Amino acid sequence: MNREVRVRFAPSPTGPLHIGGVRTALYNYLFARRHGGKMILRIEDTDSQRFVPGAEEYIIESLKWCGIEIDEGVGVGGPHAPYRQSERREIYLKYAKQLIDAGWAYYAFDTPEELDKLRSEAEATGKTFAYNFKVREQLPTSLSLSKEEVEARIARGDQWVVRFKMPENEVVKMDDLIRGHVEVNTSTLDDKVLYKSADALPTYHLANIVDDHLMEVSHVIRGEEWLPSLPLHYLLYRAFGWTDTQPEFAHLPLLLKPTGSGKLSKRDGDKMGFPVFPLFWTSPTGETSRGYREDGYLAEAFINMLSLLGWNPGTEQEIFSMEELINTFSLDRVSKAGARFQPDKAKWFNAQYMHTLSDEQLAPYMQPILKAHGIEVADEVAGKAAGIMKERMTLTTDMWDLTSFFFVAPTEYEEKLVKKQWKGDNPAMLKALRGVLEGIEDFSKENTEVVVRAWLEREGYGLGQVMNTLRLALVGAGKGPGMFDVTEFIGKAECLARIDNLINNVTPLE
RNA sequence: GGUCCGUUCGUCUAUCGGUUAGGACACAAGAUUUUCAUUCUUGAAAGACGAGUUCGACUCUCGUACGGACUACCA
Repeated sequence: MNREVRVRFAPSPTGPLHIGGVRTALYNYLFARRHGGKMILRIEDTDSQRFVPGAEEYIIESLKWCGIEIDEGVGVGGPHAPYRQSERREIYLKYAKQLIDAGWAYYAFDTPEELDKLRSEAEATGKTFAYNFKVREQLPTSLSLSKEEVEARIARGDQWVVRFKMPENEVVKMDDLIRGHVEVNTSTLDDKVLYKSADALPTYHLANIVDDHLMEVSHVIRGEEWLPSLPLHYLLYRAFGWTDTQPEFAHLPLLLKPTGSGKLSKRDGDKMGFPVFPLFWTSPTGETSRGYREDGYLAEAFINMLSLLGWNPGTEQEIFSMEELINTFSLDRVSKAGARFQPDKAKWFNAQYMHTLSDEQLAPYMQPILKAHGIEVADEVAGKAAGIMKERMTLTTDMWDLTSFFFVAPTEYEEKLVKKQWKGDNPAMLKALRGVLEGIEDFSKENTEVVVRAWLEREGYGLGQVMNTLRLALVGAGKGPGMFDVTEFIGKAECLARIDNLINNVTPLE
């Protein structure tokens, strides 16, 4: 079958998009681009109870930050609009009825309370209640009730649902692009609710199949948690008579907790100090969650890290741009086992990306940080400062600590360094060095270095002795780049002022 | 409990019957160094277990164990 590749990312707006969801979106996107297909964004808001305001906007902004482009869907439009399921509600009832007419589904009038009661009764006797072929004809359904009774109940406004009439003892044979061949006997399955009258909305299963069909989706790439409902979905395609255009399925391995067992959750992030969401999120109730963007990660590094969680190219390449990912991604290299999320590796990826940024690319990350500290400089200056220190950066949030001395003179001096350097003949040496620096015309780091090195050799000072004392004066701490980077950056006047400050305000030891 | 999926260094993974089982993160040691880093070198570190198929199994089959997902009028 050689049809146009059309995939969809179909999140439910019940909260911020989890990184597992981002990865699912990413793999869909890579697959679509790899095959010259379309990426659809569909919002599955068929659960009116769990709807969270702002979640949809969050999802769209997250995908945008990640560089995952949507060709068709919510926020973009397209030939199958609307793409928000709550705006397609009238479509689904028609299809539910079609299934009933064909004998593939039926009305059920049990209330949720009655079902809860049946479940707890079964549990009390050590059994599990399943709504299936064994009980559906004993319960109040259109299978047990007369046609008149069913019509009367509906007319009177009784609440009802439409359930799928799961066949008895039939083996459903399925193929998954990642898992291979899977078979399930329908007798182990239950009669899933497809549509509920209470809110006039379908459940996931119906909406999903109907929309995937209508939107001509060719490949369904989703999380492993959906694998157990794949038989139902296969059967729905058959019931509708859509098997010839049924999409291919690929169930992705889950993202697991860094330690312990189970799938990754927001709590893990809070506990271990890493974000599980791409962007910072404030819930309607005011609860907040940190995000990769705000924590100082670059989108490219974040995506690169996520791409390798459950997929690998089969080569030893680890750093991939989005374009390279698109060119190398394939579903048959997606692994089957769940991938444990590793915060340390996320940091390593980010550091790798930080190291490759040019001064121009660094400036936009640097500027807001400088402004927050009341510093206004040109982009070139901000970028240069960051560029000098980028090898030491892991996250963009490291920038201030790493570069503050370029912009602010030390107000206090690190005790350890004072003890080590501000003693003996060092104060006298620094005074002499001040004189040398004052006499330098060309204050470029190259020239300053030549002059200072010649001087210290002539005078018999050690390089470490001179540099570390100068570092104490200019930086105030045992950090920073080579000293001539600092002298050039802050300029002669500032250099001399900082030296004077140390000499005049800090009493040498001994 | 039931159904389904899975199982190679601590972690992410390569290997598609024959390899000294490779790489990366983290870790350790060393080198470089003007502080802190970076970088480089080296090291330690794995096929859950048991049967079978085969000349030969990490790779195929079965069983066991363990892990996970699902089991809602949620997705």
